[in-house]
Amino acid sequence: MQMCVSVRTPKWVSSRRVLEQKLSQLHKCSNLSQVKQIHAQIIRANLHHDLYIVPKLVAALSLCRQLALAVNVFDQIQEPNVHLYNTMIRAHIQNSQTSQAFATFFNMQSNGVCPDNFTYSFLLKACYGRNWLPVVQMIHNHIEKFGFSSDIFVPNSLIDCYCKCGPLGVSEAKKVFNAMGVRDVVSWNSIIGGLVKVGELGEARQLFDEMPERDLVTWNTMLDGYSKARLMNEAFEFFQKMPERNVVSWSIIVAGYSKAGDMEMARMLFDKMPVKNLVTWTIIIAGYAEKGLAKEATSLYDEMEKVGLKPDEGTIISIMAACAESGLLGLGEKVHASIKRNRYKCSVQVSNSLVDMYAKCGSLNKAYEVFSRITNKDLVSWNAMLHGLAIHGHGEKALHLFSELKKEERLKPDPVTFIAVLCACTHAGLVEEGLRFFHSMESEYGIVPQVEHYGCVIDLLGRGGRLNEAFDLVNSMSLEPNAVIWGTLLGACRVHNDVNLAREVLDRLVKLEPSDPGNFSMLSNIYAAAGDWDSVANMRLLMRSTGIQKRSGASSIEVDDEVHEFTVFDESHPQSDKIYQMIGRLSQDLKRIGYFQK
DNA sequence: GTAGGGTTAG
Repeated sequence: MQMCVSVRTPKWVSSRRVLEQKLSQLHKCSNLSQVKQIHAQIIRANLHHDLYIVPKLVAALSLCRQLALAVNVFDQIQEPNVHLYNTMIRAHIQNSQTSQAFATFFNMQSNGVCPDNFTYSFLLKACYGRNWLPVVQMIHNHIEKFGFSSDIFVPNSLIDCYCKCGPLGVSEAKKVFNAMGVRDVVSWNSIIGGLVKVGELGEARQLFDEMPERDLVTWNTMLDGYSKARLMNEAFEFFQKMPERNVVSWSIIVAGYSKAGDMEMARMLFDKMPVKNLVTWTIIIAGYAEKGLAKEATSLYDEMEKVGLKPDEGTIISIMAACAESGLLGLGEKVHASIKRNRYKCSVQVSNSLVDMYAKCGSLNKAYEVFSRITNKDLVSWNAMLHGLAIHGHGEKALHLFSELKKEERLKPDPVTFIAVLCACTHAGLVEEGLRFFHSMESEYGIVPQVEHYGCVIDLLGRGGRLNEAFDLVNSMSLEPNAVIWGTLLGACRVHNDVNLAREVLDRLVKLEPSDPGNFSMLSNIYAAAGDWDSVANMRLLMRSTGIQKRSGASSIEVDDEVHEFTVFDESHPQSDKIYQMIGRLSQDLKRIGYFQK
């Protein structure tokens, strides 16, 4: 170790100290002009090769999202040390340049610099929640090969990353966990969390019981397991047994009841909660919104703002998704208004959720307005807009938008894009175009059609009356046709009254979904349309004797923050006479302008 | 290490 004892402090040392101090202060904020100023000072002081200063500069530039500058600074260093490599890797990860992070990792090895605990934890963090099993395995191999100092943090992160990679990852995580000589409560919690995520509740509970000591996170993880499995009786029993509870415990149980559809229980527990935070409010509001309970959702949203909580990204996305699902345009607009009021800077994800909400609620102009204002549109933005146009029958507009997307060089259509494109063709009756797109998927875009794409094309052919072609396509599929495929074909048989094909299709469908009531009533409707009333009666008898019941489909409409639900032949409304008069008038008007009901 | 989250055929 070198000691530098000088009588007179040279000038560069004092400026170095000043710069170091300034850089340390910059550590947590990201003021670009300040960083640039310091950068200039560093160059003036000829310190841009200093291995103590440069990592701090790289980190500060990365925080200001100036990755190119950071790389520039890094590239000027002839022999970076492990600390600088780590800083550069972290900078790439912070700026979502994951492949660059790994490239730097490989460079550091070919330059003979050995990775350390920080390197691995940064790389593992980049994999976190991304379901990158092969990448995690690659890092794991490196760790096994080169070893690391006996820090429990690395194997713990490894378990965690594996656990985010689905069932295969969890079994890898178990191996790491079992091989660990020393475990702390985090190791146990991570593996239990992984087991809970893949639905291995029994195994999770076994480890929970085996644990030497549990903390609140352990209890919450296990509670979430019961809650996510919709085992609400077990969850509630467990919740009551907990030695202590925090806002997370309460949120888990509220979310569990909410997702299970028991809003009364969810609300009762929500009201009882000693402390509520933004996440809790989001859970209950999105819960009501998802079920179309506009009044409750809206009044709780107002209440949340009244207690001084402003929606964050999570709140907005959750509520928008719920509104999109149930068509609550009113609440969606309200949340959008508070985004504008709070001058909240919308991320792409937030904007995408707005596009989707407006599109699904039928407000296509608004959807397009939000869409066109997104400066850094990603594929999800395009897909949401395309799908919005598609489901509302704007086939030509959707296809035009698709041609715009093709001009975007940084974005390539993905399988979801083609679902939207095929759906657009179906809803606009563009059968030939749809078939062309379907065939171009693999040849032009290298995307192998999934069963979902076949579903779209079968719908396309089916609605276009080309039932035999549709049936041939199902039979020639390289993939196993699922119930949705047969169901789509059955729907087409109903529209075009093809009793013979319907019988054959139902036969296949019943094998896949023996107790789905919709399938039987669909065939019964087909018999009815063909005037085969004996078969209708037989179907009804069969359904009754097998105990299959069909809840009739319902439509809903939102008027003044209230959702009204109605079914076919519904006469429950006090003004139902007037309603049917109006429907009659509307359908006459429609016929006059050339609309024919199938 | 635990709670809310964007696009996917009918």
